[in-house]
Amino acid sequence: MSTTSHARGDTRQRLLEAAGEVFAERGFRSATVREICQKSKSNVAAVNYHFGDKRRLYEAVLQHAHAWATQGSAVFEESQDAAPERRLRDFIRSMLLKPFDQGRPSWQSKLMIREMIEPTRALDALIEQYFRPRFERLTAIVLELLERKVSTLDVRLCASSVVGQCIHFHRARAVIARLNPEITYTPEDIEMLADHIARFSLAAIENLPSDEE
Amino acid sequence: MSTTSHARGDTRQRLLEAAGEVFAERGFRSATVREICQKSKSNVAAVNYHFGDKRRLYEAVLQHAHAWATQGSAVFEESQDAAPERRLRDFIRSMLLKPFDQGRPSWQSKLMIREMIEPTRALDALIEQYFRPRFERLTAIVLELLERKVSTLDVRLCASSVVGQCIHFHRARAVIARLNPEITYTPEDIEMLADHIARFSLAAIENLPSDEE
Amino acid sequence: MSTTSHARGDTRQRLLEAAGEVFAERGFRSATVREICQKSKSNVAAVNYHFGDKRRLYEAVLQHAHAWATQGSAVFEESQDAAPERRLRDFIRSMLLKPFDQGRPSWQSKLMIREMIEPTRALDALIEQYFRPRFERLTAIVLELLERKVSTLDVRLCASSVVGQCIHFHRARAVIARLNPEITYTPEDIEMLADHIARFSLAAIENLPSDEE
Amino acid sequence: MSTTSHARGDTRQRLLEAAGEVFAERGFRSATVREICQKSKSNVAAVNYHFGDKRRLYEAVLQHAHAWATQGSAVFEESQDAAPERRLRDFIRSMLLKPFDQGRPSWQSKLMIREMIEPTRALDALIEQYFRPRFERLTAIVLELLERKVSTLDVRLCASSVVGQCIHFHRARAVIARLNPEITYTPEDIEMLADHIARFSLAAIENLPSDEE
DNA sequence: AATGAATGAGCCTTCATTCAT
DNA sequence: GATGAATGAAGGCTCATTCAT
Repeated sequence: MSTTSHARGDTRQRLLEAAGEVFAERGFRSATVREICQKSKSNVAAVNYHFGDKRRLYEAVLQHAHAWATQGSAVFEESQDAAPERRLRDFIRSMLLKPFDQGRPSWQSKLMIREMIEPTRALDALIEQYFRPRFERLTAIVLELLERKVSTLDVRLCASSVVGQCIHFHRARAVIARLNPEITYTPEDIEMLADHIARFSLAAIENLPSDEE
Repeated sequence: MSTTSHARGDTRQRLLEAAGEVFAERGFRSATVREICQKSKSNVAAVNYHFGDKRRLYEAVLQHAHAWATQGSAVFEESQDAAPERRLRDFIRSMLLKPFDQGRPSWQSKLMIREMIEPTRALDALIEQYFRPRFERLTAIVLELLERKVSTLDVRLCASSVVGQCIHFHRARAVIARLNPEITYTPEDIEMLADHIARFSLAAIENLPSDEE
Repeated sequence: MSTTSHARGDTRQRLLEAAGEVFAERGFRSATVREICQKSKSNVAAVNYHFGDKRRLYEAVLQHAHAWATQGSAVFEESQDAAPERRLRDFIRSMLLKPFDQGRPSWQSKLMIREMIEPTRALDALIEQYFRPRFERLTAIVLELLERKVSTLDVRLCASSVVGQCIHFHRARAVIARLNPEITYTPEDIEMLADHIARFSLAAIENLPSDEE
Repeated sequence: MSTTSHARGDTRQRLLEAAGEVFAERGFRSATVREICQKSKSNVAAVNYHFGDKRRLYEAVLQHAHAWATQGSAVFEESQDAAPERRLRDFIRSMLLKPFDQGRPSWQSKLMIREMIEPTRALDALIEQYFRPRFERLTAIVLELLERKVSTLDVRLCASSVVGQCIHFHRARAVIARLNPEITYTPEDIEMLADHIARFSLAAIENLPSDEE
């Protein structure tokens, strides 16, 4: 009877959790199933038994992440009645803060961001299930903010600009921190960055020149 | 005397060039010295002979890229007298178009973007030589555009927002193309995207609320 | 209560049957207990539970095959009164046709042939139970055909020559079909091959020079 | 400087030699590259370096065997003028004795026999290069022996019967030795077996009933 | 009587690196 | 200055087997 014994039958869960972290940290290719198994304190063959192979484990992790994410999205829906300015700010805060969180929910956002900037074959499935719904929600907010008539394409481009900033302040944090010594990515700093993105984006959207101009 | 003989002593150059492309395409870890040597038509041992090991080859490639970049950057300085709106637009166009180019200069931008979003130990050296000068130039443009008094930090955050958009429309192109079927990343599309980023960023910068507000 | 429920306690039987097919098709080493269990719709651990390990399952399969074979061998004994020429032809037909059959009895012949040309540790037990009786029956037929006095050894060598042909036309069918495009191993072709072996062997046995010559 | 140092550059040869033995003994699937490398005192990665992978090593071994075989076949051509009876006997002796030899040439015959009775994807290439020429030579001998008119198919079937016997007395030697205690596969025994096959086959061919009968 | 879960040894292959010329 | 050959560590995966119920 080992001191670190696990309840039998939860290996699959431990595997998903460990794989999520490792894949988020290293990416699909650089992650090794050995590290995942070590982290989840399970056998090398366990990933084959439960998921078939590394790729299918990765896909299961994405599904797992998505399932968890949709569950916890109740936070979002709360502010559905709020003003679009407020909802944009909330969207941005949520998108920026999540990947900086510690522990459980953190790797999921990181993984999704990674899948955006370094897509694997699993991207297609993710688009419809994960990215499109979130993107549509953001698009709707932007559309409300843009009082004047602009093309659908412009609305979407604005949404992408917002997303791009959020991702950048997270992924490029090493460079940003070096170029701006006053930013050390403390929780307060991150809040401040979210504020900036919101202010910047709001100013842009509300003052975007009309198509005719 | 082989038919595909190379000028004596240019193995090192061919290696740098090939490595640049491969590293830009796959990243440091996923790139293999075999592919690099194959592409440069040199021996597997050439990398270790000329550079010691894979990591030092990577560092040499970054230096090589930078050296080349500073040479050709005269183009930039030309528009130094133009209006800041124009110079911002030029900066964005340059930043967005470069990594989409084919051939020679293309991989350098890709490599730098990669180093931003997935830094290696080589990042530190790059910051001062590559990122800071460009960032300072952008910061100067933004500062000119911001007539009102804002903090230095805000100026830099705006600059980062601009950079973030440029990188996003390049790296996340797979997702963006899927979410926006009308965008297929033709050369015209890319020009259009540059226009959008410029319009969006200009609107944002020119209408950014003052700090006191 | 599963929809595909099996009669309780017949797992062992299903295992034997499935294992017979798989071992016959792939050989002992290349067969996997996973495929066997899958084919018999039983659990991976069933093999070890019922038989201890893979090798003992194999041995049980051989016993199983033999037990079944002795039951059905009444067909053979029927023609015991026929002329030796006819009995030789029947023996050859039986030996050649069986491994080409589909389904149940087929794998038993294949398995025995395999055990002849690629023996395992289980061969010893098989010799007395399976090979010797059949070989003796063939030897008796050959002895009748050889009117003149020849050594016992010669009789047995003739019997082996007959067996060798039968096995060859089955096992080397891939090569034989390629070297003889007119042979495609249709049922008619196989009958024709049996005819040839019978004619060839009869001509040989009836005209074999005496020992003294 | 190790005591068992090898001349640099002969690893490929040692690998081919060792692989030939191991493949002949165990078959493609059951052979392990580890055993091959151990036997050839080379590194596990040497197989990949010299041949790409296990399968291509196997194919190279077959080519190697064939190349060697055609070289040494001068022995055959010698008796080209002899009577067909003599040439048939020589053919049989050669075919039966070779796989029983010790050392160098032995595994080549074993490998070819194995490929006949347990074909791999490499068979196709082998048919034209190895099996067909030998089969045609045997066919020609049989044709000379058959004075009467018989169909081409019959000639080839006779040739196959000869081949089948040779292979059987080698591959099924374990069974044959057990059923015939007087046969212990000493060199003298093998000569005796060759004699039997020759006598049996000659008697068969010379007395084969005509087609019309 | 039976099974889903888990295991560790071993498989082939790929990798960056080093050797010896 | 350069290279073909060789190496050992590590990669993902499969296997027969055992565990715990």
